[in-house]
Amino acid sequence: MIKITFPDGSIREYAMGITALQVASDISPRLAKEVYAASLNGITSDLSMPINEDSEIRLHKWEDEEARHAFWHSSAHLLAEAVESLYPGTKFGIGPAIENGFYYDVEPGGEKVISEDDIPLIEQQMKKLAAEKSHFTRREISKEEALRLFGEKGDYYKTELIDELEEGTITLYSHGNFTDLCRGPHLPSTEPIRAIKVLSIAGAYWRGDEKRKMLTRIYGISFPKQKLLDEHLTFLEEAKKRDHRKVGKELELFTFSSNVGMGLPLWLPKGAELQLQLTGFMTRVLKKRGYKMVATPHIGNVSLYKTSGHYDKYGSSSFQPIKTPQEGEEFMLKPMNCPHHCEIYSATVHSYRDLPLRMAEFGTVYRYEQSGELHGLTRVRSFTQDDAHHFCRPDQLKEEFKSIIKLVQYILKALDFKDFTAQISLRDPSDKTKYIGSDENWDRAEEAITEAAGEMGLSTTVVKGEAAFYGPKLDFMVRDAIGRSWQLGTIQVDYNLPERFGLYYIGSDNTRHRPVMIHRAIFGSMERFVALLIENNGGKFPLWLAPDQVVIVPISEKFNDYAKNLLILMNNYDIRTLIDDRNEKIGKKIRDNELKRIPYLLIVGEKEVETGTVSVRRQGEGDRGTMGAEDFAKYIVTEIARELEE
RNA sequence: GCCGAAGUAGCUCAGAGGUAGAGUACUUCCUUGGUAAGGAAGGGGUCACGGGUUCAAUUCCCGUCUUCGGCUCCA
Repeated sequence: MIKITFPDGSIREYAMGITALQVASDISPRLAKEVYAASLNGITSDLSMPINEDSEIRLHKWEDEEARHAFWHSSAHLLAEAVESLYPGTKFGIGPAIENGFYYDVEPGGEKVISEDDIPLIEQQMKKLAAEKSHFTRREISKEEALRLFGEKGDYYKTELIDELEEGTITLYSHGNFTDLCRGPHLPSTEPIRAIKVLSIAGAYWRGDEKRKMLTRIYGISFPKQKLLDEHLTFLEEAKKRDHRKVGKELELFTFSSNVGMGLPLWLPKGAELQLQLTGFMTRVLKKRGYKMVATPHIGNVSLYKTSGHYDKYGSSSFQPIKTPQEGEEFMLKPMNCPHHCEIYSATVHSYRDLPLRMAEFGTVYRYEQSGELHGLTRVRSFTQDDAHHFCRPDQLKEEFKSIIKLVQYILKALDFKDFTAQISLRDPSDKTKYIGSDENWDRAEEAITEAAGEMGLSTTVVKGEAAFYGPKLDFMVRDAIGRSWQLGTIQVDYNLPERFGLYYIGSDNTRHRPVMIHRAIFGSMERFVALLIENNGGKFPLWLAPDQVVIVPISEKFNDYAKNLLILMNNYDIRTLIDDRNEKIGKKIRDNELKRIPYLLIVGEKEVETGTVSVRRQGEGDRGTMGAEDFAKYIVTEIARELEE
């Protein structure tokens, strides 16, 4: 007999060789139906795996990531089976479960090109095969046998993968007519896979390497119940409505023109107002925290970037330098602001007493991004960073870092980003040659970041090997409407540039010392930030930020004069206000302005004119009753102040 | 850049080898209204661009550009 310990601490005894599924079924038949994977002593495994020793068990229902992972991984195998049966001779790459669903990379047999037109067919075939309720069986085989098996089939992508595996770790999973190299775990059978949707087809390089062959990636998602699939599809539909490209068009925030160039955003008046409010807000916040604003040109001599080292690393994959007509001097569109800021630092002598020096700029930079990578405002070729550089003494690093984390937390809160993640990127400990700077500095910086994040109560994931070549960093990530994660803010420690630019300060010992530089951006880029802001609030901006805060809606033309007087009043209070004096009925005007996400509508008719009041309607909330006109203006001013409270 | 798909009115989209369509927006007129769509008339198109096939191409074919879904990259 073996002892099985449950998460609540209770223990049951079973005969050796019992499976997790049998354990679940012993607890309740219903549980057995709802469980998709198990963890034994912390390792996820098949429900059908015999248990041969005392174990701690966790049974995973749909709500657990482990369950969904097994479910989708099994669905990927099902997809592969469907593709193989439809397009014989197909070669298979990898087919993992992902955060929302699964994919399989395939090279279709023959001359077949799988395109979106094939989706219904593939989906239908998957459903048909799932209904066969085939069992997944696991088999351990030798490397030699695995190579022979997949070699015979001509599955050269699989044999390449097997080549890299160690003897004794190779397992196969089979179901129906399909066998795949796979670590597992899987569902006991395809039976629970009842609702299936093939979502999209895309190209994907084998092993993510652009020098290698491009395979066809088929994305799908599946659920145990049709209702869950319907909900997911509804979510995707809803997300489309929040897409910043769509909302940006609707609200007339920005546009692109191929006459200007791809990836070069044009801000329309309302979008420009949004930017202006954001930068104004940020500027006030920064000044309070001792930042000094600076301004630098959009181009810089190539030699500047040779000094910084960026030319060597990125020169050939950047916009190429422009030349002066007579002297032939070469200038680059600036791809980042830091070299300019280093020159500003150098312009004056700094005492250790002056540090930390915090230098900020809304600097527009230009980077060549591959055409296929451009995406709305989230990936563009010209963007404005809310960039700043902290020049500090090594002993100030941690406090500076903490102050920046605090600032990021405040900014994200003020803009109502509830859901962000933070990632600490450290050196790859196995290959320190990729990085510049002394071990001692690195250790110190990594420790400073980790401690600062901890002391600020920031929950972070730590990823080794993701650091920049010049120092470790802390990134803030926010999700877009459909759950893709984008980096916004970043805080990076840099020992490299101060060295390369020969920056120094005079220490208390009256000798020169090297400062440490922290690069940081909070919005990241105005463009990407606005994009994510839109996807998170669907275009319903906080009052302080809305390009148009108030629209006055006269009931009929007779009240236009009153509306004009109100407009003057609002302007006196710096409230961004418009009048909707179109010859339309009140219901129509309200509907249109609601759709434009105007925070406040002021309905004015005979009653209001007589009493000097306004009838207030709040976006999304409806009629809020009547107020004195000036009282309303004051109310708005206090509401804005409250929104920006620290 | 690569694989696949798409491009028709400002916007959302229908259409078909033979004179270009709807809704909405816009302009004008009627209506003067009370919290999410009042009515009428009118203007608006090199059907992305360039070639080819054809008596005839917006439609079929080829190329280019742009956009979309991914891959690669991201100082």
